[in-house]
Amino acid sequence: MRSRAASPAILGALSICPMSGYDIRKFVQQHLGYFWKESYGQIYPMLKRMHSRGLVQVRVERQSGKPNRQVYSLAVAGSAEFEKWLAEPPAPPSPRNELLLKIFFGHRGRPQDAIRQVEELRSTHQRLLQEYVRVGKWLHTANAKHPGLPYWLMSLDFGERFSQMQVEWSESSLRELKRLANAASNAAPKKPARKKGR
Amino acid sequence: MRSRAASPAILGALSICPMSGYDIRKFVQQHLGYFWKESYGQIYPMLKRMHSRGLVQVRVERQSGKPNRQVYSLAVAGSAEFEKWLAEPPAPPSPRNELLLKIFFGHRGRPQDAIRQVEELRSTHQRLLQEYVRVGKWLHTANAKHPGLPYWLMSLDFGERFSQMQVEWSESSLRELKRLANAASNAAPKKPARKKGR
DNA sequence: ATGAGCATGTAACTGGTTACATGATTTA
DNA sequence: TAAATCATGTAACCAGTTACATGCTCAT
Repeated sequence: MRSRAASPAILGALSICPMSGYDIRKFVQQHLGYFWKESYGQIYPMLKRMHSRGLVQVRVERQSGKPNRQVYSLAVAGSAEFEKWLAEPPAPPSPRNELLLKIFFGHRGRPQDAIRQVEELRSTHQRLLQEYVRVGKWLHTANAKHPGLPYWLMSLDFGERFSQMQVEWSESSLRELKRLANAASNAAPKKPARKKGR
Repeated sequence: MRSRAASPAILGALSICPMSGYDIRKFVQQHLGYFWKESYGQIYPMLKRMHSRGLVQVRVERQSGKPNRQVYSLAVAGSAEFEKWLAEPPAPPSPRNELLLKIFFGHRGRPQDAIRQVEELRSTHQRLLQEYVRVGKWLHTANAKHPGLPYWLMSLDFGERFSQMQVEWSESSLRELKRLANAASNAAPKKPARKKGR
């Protein structure tokens, strides 16, 4: 029981302005990308279902050389559904983090593999941090005084803190992993360790 | 292409000691719960598939009054598969955070609803923080000198930082949301705002 | 010429949840 | 006497990804 729910991200995109399925995909990637995603395989069938339930309207824009654009817009019922969804408590994110699983069982593998994986995480989030700063500035200047701005900034702030946290965790863990790798190679050296021991 | 993969969490659990499907469920909940989960609907069929592929062995423990325990243990092939998996780069976590989606579109809803949702997030992670501290202490004392300990602590540390970050974000966002709620009620008051305006 | 961007959609599949069925034993 | 714990499993869903099919235009 409990299903056939409309996609809130699609409803949300259409609450900004009318769009085609193609546009919705781009919107989700560009603006919600760091905490949400939708694939065409979901979007197109979902739009049809939502249309048949009266949540959205379609208008066809004729084009030559390409398929016609099916431009969807929110109907009154869709708007109501979206506001109802906004008020409900969110479902908790489902926990599935492969990196942490690998780290947890790390002593069954080689430290260098774990190190590579954590370094990869670090650089991913270093890149993201730069992007967040860029987007934040852009939002402030280009969309100053849009009523949505404070909310966009709050969600962006979450991403920023999350990436910051992951960079810090990576650095702390890399120190520990290198220590472990070193201890292991001293305990069972192929070529005898020099540096310090005897 | 690329499928029929064995469940790494199950392989990992069995790498600790032989277990039944029931035990695996408990192990995952108790020790991997904040970054992983498996339901019976996955575990039991998966164990059969892994058995037929020669990754695990079964031993039946007769019991009266209950179903017999099917105790699984890692076979050599399963151990190899697990180590191979450990060395591969992890799949990035799939981004789907309903709370952030609601926050992003927050200006379409009522600030009080967002406030309630963020307060809920804060208290969830305040509770988790306490638990992490407890578990960390326990690990240090009960499992000192187990070779897995540093790895368990690293993954725990991630959870701790993540919860800490979410508490901080919640507090910062709650301040902002309350400010917005206030501004909105001053702009369109049902009973005239007193306090400051005129 | 090659690839990216525009634009639609479907089919096959994999992945995962939930509810159901069974039933004894222990604990509150 | 009610609920939790032990212990297995299946069937019916629901959710989501990927590959495929089509074909034009524009920039490199």
